[in-house]
Amino acid sequence: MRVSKLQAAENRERILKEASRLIRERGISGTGVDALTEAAGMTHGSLYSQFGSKERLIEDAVAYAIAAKGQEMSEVFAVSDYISKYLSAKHRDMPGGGCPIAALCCEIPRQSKGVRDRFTAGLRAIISQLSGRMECEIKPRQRDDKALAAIASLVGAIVLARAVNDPTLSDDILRATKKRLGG
Amino acid sequence: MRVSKLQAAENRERILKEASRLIRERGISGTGVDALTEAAGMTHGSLYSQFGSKERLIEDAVAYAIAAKGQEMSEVFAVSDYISKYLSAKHRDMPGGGCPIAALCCEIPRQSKGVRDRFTAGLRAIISQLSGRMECEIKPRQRDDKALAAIASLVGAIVLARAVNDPTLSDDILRATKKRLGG
DNA sequence: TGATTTAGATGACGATCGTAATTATACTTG
DNA sequence: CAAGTATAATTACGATCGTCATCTAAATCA
Repeated sequence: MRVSKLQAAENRERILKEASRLIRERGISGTGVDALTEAAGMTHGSLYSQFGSKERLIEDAVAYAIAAKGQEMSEVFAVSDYISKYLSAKHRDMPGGGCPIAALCCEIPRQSKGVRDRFTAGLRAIISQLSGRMECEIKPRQRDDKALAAIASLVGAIVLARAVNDPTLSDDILRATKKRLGG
Repeated sequence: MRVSKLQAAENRERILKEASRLIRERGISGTGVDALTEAAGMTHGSLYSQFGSKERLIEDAVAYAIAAKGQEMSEVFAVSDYISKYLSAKHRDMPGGGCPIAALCCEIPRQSKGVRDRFTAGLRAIISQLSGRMECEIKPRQRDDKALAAIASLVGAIVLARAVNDPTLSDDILRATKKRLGG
């Protein structure tokens, strides 16, 4: 049951794309290989042919999600826009297409070194992205610290806003954090 | 195979305690009923006798963890101590005994209503705990907003500090957030 | 173009998941 | 105090998990 090289590449890409969405929606340990491959229209065993193991697929899927989101956010220039977009209801309600840092952070400590390396690199990229958009008056080191603290706020806010059961409280979390960060 | 009422209560308590630790360490969907009951020295089926389902046990375990942590943190009075303790390396490196909000937040959106209700109540408790420790000069509403934003920072920082692979970056996250919050 | 190699999807496998029927014994009550 | 009842733990069950051997067809080269 072998397919053409082109088709195989397409299958791989489709698995990666669906996987990057699924793990953000259902979590890493909450997504079985069955779901991962079925979303791409194949039987679950094909994951092993393409990636060798679930762990490897997760590594690639995390990298895929981070790269895609990084590119998307690189097109936002003003810091206030960056913050507003991140703390929007739209972002909160769409974890599958949202920030992979926020969606996966709690599971990362239990993942393979490869996953954690990619996650750390992704976080570093966001830090410099945000730091680079800040006023140039202050020193780079202080700017990085400020960016670091801001990202912690952003991630914490979106994660909590998704977790709570009360829509009003959820909105309050986003609003209060936006106010504090000046978005 | 039945045991005394006292012993059964002890077993239940032991399962709850171990469960509240395990889910913080391994995640909710990452902890099987086998692990949950084995940690309490019993076979996995006993979970069903005591709690009816895994979901029910998780509800109780989340409530248990939140109650225990809430009481522990209620003994800290100064805001700066609260922040310092929360953002300490000790807290970062001990998720099983640490803040359940930070440990579970990412999985909460996918849990039962009961779990999310308990989580939301727990977050509300922390908000008022922190808000109550702030200067009384500003209005209660503004104080709550400030507390809300602070908690988002705290949670985001500890979660990211646990996730990254680089100890220096991890320390930086805690330090930068502490600086920004004035802990 | 036909034989050989290689890559990729399938289906079968053991392990582990959560649940429910079974069993044994502590409580209850006549 | 003995017989019946209720309850808690064990054990067995189907479903799903992740992995790997198998098979098929595309790619390679004479």
